[in-house]
Amino acid sequence: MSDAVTLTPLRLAILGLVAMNPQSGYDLRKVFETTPMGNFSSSPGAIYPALKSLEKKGWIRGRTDNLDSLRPRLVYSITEDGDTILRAELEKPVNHEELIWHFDLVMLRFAFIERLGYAEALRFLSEFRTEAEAYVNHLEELRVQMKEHLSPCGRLALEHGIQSYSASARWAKRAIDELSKLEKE
Amino acid sequence: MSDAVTLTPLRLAILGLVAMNPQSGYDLRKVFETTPMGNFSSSPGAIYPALKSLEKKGWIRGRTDNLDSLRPRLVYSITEDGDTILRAELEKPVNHEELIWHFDLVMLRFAFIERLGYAEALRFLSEFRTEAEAYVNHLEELRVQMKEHLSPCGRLALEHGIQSYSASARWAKRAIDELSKLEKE
DNA sequence: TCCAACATGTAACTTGTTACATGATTAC
DNA sequence: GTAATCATGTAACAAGTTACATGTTGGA
Repeated sequence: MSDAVTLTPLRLAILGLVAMNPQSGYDLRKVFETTPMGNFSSSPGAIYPALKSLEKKGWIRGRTDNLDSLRPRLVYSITEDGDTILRAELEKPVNHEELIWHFDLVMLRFAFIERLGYAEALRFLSEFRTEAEAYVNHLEELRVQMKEHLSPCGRLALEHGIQSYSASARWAKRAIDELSKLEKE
Repeated sequence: MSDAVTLTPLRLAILGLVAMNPQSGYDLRKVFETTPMGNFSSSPGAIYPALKSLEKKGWIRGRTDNLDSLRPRLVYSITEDGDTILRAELEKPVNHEELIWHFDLVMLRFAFIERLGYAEALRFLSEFRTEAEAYVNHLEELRVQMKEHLSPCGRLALEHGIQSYSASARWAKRAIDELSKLEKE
């Protein structure tokens, strides 16, 4: 497996959540079941193997809680190596391809970026905004070019893309303003 | 495999595209490489097996073009059975789960729905709008509830969700207006 | 007592990814 | 002639899904 693909969305989600606070596989399942992070699998057949694999790589470490109890919990926490990997993942620039084809991954990275401080979050948002606006422009050109060739629903689908990425760009602008204020405090 | 999962996003995309006009695996790859449909795999290792599998199910049929040439093209077209399956897929109501966890699939279905006429497209958009607005309300409640517990970036991520689904709901409203006019003509 | 939730896991299967392989045709 | 593109495929692998398996604990 190439290093770039080492962290699938699910694994990044797990690594980030475990970094925020140590928890068990069952805890993670509940997060995926009950929060907007639920686009990631909550099936045991995905989470437990992923945890084992992350542990094997040395990025998280599981410790048995409730040693006395007959129903032990395997609570995972992030290791130094894991922190390095997570940090490297979050520091990656927001690029065009990722924004377009793996938007959920981009937002997942944002959800964890506070760990690196507001300055990093602002860098991220700034890149996000630039790329989003560029893509809106691209789609708008496409819309003009295709005007004649597109069916009504095809055109509407394209317009959904334009409006969706516009909204994301506006969000990024607002988010930058708010975080800037927080950073000054 | 249960019938519900029979059509993965890639297979639905292929079935819909082939229904719009007959084409080869190579043609499909180019569509996925060069258009906003590119969130689906354009790798031969995904497309050619998917085509074989759809053909085996009897939903598409491949015919060799350029019989004289040494570089034949296998052009697929949809069968009656395939059309039935596609129609059934497009006629499914837009439900909450799909809108939240498989948004790309929802938009994919919209891209093909014109095949069933404007009335179906309007039904689809109306359901889409209802569900999107309901989800915005849900997220806004969540935002109020979580206000104290959320980190700044967590709150911003949640707000992105709110604004993104709001934009989608507004788009649906506009799309309904436009399609309604077209339907009357 | 009995059911729901807690808690972790495995096995078979499907799908998609990456990388490789093969050869034809066209444009320069 | 040679490089890019056309055109179809396979093999090894990674990852997720569904369904099953197992046993514990707490509450009605």
